[in-house]
Amino acid sequence: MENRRTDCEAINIDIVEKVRPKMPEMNLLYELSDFFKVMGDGTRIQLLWALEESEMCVGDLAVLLNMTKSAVSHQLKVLRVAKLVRAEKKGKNVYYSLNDHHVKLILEKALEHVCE
Amino acid sequence: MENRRTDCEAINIDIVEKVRPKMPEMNLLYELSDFFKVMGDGTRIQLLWALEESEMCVGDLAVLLNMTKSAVSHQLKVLRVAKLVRAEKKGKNVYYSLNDHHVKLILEKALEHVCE
DNA sequence: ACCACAATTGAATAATTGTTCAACTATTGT
DNA sequence: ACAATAGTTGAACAATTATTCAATTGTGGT
Repeated sequence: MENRRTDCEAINIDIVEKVRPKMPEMNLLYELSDFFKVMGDGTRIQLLWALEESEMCVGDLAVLLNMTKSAVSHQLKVLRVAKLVRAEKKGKNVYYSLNDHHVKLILEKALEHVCE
Repeated sequence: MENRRTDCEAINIDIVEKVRPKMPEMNLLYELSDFFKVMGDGTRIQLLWALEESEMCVGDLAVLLNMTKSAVSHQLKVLRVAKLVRAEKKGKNVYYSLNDHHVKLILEKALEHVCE
């Protein structure tokens, strides 16, 4: 018997049990919400949008967003770990670019939603 | 002169100034990241996914997700404020359903991305 | 009128998170 | 070898947030 965290009985057990098998693996849902979590920050959205226009190095992005290099670098790391951007070192500079073109599609769909 | 928060000069001023006018209004970007913030939580993603299958009341959702009614209600409120779900009172129960069919499209696109 | 049940609410707590600051690494130019 | 610049890193701090708990509202049934 699994331990129950819930504090009530279902009103419509039939509906609940019909829906239950249609739910994706928890595993997958967490990956999904982690993905949205990465997008759910104003700075990171700006970075993604900027990099969609052109690859840039950290200093350029810092000037564009009017932030410190450190703050930008921290957020780029989050995007890097999430595999949304890619870093390439050229001399003293590190150039970042988008790693995944799904992202552009999702950003555009979400913008449609927000603008309606 | 605007106050500078940044701590460096741009390496490629030409690129920065070419990209700058292409950036959407900050305003819009914040709406966008707020939208993703709402999606960026495991519980809320589960709720959205479940409601895509069938409308349900709070008790049903609590049983399905194995959580307390209170926790579910709190998260439903977040989704309600974000206009992603709609509540309808029927007798003693409150039935929730998806309010926006863009959401399904975005969830599916994001799932494609995560599954690749 | 009363009881049982469904849902909401607000305060409290614990956990997570974004930015700052200072220290550090790595590379170029002299 | 040295100074200057680009970027990264970790700790600290403030702010935000998800869940729990207890109290409350509102509805239906008796």
